[in-house]
Amino acid sequence: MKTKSGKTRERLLTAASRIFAEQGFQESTIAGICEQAETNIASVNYHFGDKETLYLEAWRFAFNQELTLYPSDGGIAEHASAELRLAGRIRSLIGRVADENSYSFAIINKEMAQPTRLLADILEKEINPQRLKMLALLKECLGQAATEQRIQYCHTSIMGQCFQLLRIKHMQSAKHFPNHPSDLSDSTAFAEHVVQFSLAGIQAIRTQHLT
Amino acid sequence: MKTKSGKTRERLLTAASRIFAEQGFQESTIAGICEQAETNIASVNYHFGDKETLYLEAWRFAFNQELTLYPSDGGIAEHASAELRLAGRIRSLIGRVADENSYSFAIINKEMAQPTRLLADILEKEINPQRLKMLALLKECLGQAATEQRIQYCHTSIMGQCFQLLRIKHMQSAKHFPNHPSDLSDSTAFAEHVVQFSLAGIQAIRTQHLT
DNA sequence: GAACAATTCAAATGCGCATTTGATAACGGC
DNA sequence: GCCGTTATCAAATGCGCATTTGAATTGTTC
Repeated sequence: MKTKSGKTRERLLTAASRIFAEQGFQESTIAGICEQAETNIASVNYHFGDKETLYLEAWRFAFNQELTLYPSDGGIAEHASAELRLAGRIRSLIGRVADENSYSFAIINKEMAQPTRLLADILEKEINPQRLKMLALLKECLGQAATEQRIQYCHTSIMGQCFQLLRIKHMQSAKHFPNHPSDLSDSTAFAEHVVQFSLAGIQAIRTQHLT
Repeated sequence: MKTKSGKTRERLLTAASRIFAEQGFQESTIAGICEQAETNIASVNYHFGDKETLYLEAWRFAFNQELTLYPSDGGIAEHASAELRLAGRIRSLIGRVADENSYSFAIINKEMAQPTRLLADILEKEINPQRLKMLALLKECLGQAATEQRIQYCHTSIMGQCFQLLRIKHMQSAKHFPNHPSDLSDSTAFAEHVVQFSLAGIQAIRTQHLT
């Protein structure tokens, strides 16, 4: 007989992160999560108090798991050129975004469309440090053209491309979409495209400024 | 005495498009919409049958209004160069996305994170034609480098940037975010950035292919 | 193995909200 | 003015789901 894997608390976190990622906070039901976790609905109250706390804990649980798999610098050494380090970060981002078993980004994506109080927390604590590092890299890449606004814009351009992959992936897996033409299944190829596309954009801004 | 503006049905559509854009389908309540529209909750059933039909109709209502304000080609003539026409489309897109009173894109943005059956409908009927036109332009801009995959990737890059503006705007206006650093309020400046950034990316792919 | 704590469970409770109902009120044709 | 239609309203109805409860079970300590 196939037995339940692990303790109830952990099974809840695992099931919750997946279900929240697939359906969002509001649409997910405690009953559904507990079914996945093979436990009784009262266990959410017992282990976490309420649905929202489970949501927060499940996100942290997923995020920490994923960070061990994908170092945020993409494995590029500190002394490498700014372009290389930027490329490393883009690849790491897209790697996490594209990973079928990565739920923290799927949840962030939903949060950006429907903020709950989770987003404000994690944005400050977990995301902002990453963001500042990327801004610093962009500043270096842009050279003299690096006004505050330009840096922000380039950051937006890059993050937008990474998240777009997430959205398309999500739309395709949604039940309402039998078959959408775009094929972005090869995420490393897409990552290389984003690197090339973005570095070219940055170069153009940098050189334009010199004339 | 300030009287209600227009007929009930239209007031419902106006209120619904705004509220659905702000809160999403699930989080919006019929009671809230009817309060905005200054009518009784039973009027939704009377005029539309149910909440979902109101949602669909409200989206179409908003979309059609916005199309009259922002022609999708950005006002660029057919015989202009592909780059110019692409730039026109990007500007038109960002114009609509950034417009405070444009709700159809805000709703699409939410749909992409939380699809209901609305998205499949409009994607096919309203969005796909626009998408095909942009793909054709990209094919032209990319020249010999225009493999099917490259075209898709560039399309994703451009759309991702446009939608990122939407997300940042939305996050800033959400109650959970007192003040996020990014200042993207100048949407035309951001549009020019996306045009420059993207055309440079496309150029790089085009010329790389020639070597 | 008795006593206590920690955990699981089936069954209630209660609330928010979409939907319905049946009773009025406004409108339009004749 | 009378009558059928269309539109609005206040008040039910009913359902889905988070949360609670109290009892049963398992685990732990001595």
